[in-house]
Amino acid sequence: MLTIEKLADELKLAGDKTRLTILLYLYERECCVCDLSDLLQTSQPNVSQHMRKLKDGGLVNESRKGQWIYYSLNMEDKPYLKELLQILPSQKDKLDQAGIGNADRCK
Amino acid sequence: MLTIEKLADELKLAGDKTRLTILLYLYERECCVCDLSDLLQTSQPNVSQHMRKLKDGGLVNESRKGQWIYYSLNMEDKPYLKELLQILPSQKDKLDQAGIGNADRCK
DNA sequence: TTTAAATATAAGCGAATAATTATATAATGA
DNA sequence: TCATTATATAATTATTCGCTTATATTTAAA
Repeated sequence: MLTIEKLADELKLAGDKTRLTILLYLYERECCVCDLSDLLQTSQPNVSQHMRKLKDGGLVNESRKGQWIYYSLNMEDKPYLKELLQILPSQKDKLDQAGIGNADRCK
Repeated sequence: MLTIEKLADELKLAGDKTRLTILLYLYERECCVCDLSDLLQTSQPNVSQHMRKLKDGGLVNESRKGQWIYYSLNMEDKPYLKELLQILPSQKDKLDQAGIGNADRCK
């Protein structure tokens, strides 16, 4: 069962411009840290630290693929997350334009 | 149109345990400040300052009725808000038990 | 077995935040 | 008019937060 406190914690995670943007990107497709720091034009440690918070809060999953760690949305038991992200403008074009998802992009 | 920044700001407002609880109470019925400070067991200034933030962020409306100022949810253009509050356990019993909404309760 | 690339972690700093305490404002009623 | 009630505002404090810089860890490639 979802408590007020738990939902408040999750909303606090989503209630930051950088993290909400990350979640919106992940809503399109999984991304590695360097994808996100490119897209957000911010430093790698900044992204890494946001990802740790999102992971600790259960909002994302991670999976290592070689040197890269790919993050994806964890919408399990979080139906509201999809509702929120659907409201916002799609970032698909931006991801395509940056070539996110192309093999060998970060090499 | 809703921007990422605007939604992040609204989620930040909802991402606090005290304020999310207030929103959940208001989802049942409108409340005055003294109702809320009773329910939350916190000080009147604490509630007042949270209400100002919620009002500034456009999440609640206020209407004066004599000495009292009643706050209500503003769900206009915020479909996600109802979705979020529906997830949480209803506070109806607690409001009934405290007599919130009864005439003359605060006199 | 070095070197390089991707990511994580740690330390530090300034800004934002939630709550408390004290005081001011506004409306009601005697 | 004066006291009371409801609410708002201001000042203060302790904590949290987001970001930067520097360094460590891990994996792959030369």
